[in-house]
Amino acid sequence: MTRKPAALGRRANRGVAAAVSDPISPLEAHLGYWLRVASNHVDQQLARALGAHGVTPAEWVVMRALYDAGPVAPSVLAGRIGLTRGAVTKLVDRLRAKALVVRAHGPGDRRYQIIALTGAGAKLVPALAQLVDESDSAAFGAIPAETRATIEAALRRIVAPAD
Amino acid sequence: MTRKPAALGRRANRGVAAAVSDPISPLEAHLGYWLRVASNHVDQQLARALGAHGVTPAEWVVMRALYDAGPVAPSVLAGRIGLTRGAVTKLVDRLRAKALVVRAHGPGDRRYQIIALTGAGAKLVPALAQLVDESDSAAFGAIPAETRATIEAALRRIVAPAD
DNA sequence: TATTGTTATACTCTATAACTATA
DNA sequence: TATAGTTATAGAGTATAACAATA
Repeated sequence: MTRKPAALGRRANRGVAAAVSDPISPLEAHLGYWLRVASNHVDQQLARALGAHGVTPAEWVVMRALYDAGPVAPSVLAGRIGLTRGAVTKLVDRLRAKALVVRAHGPGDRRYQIIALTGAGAKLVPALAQLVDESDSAAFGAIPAETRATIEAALRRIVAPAD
Repeated sequence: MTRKPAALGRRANRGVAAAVSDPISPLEAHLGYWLRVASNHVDQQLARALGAHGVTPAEWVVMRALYDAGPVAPSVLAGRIGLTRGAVTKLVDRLRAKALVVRAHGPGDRRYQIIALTGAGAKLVPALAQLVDESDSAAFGAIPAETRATIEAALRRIVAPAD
């Protein structure tokens, strides 16, 4: 019979009145949609680039943050890059397995630990940074600098509305 | 001893010359970074809102696309929302388990299948659409409309540079 | 052989909550 | 009890590649 599925006649059923009273916004009308699509897109490109060095985007973020911060406690790191402590633990574990990061007890409060890049990790950061620069340029280079600044400002506001 | 980890003296070691010749761009300098952070942020908010109806953001995208497209083949759907066929199969499977979508054989080429919303699925879409509207407004409402348009245009270009 | 769709596998990324050790 | 960190669990999201059925 090839009976029509329930939704098949939807448009016709909604008719004129419904079409007016019930104007559903399209998928593409939401900025969140484009944000998700673009982010996935860009992230995958970055993953490919970093993959040559066996590092993932999230791992890169941890490494880059450590590079600037020096040895810090996991909780501090989590706060800086906006992740939970559990998420940081997992990323750090992976980086430790790759000998890019080390963990040690701090001298004072024994509950605290200290995370730091290893020599190999610190050495790798500039190389990775260049890949990230290139990836970012490839993705956004066509956008005028002024527009990029506008976008960055807007995205920052979204994440930290308190600022 | 509390020996310093390898990276501890990094800054001092790099010194003046290195600081000039080797200026690594900060994490926050990359638009890709903010895109990822903001996208995760917004996506989680949306997930919370849609979660009340047992639907995930990715599932919503499929439902919304079906709502407009009517019954279509999985491959067509995949093309429209920019996913692989495998990914679409998985999402559709989940939606079928929730009785929001049905799958049937098309009349012609037996390789083709047809995906369509069920009555329940079609009925749910407008309600979800409103949640998505609200979520999008909550996330981006503070951004001027003009800026939003600029951002959307830029993101579109990133995803489809061929356009 | 080429194409459609499914299945199997494998990863990333993230969160929540329970648990351990320390304070 | 409160805090730092870990561990366990869970689930979303995606991709790739091998496979079956059909053309």
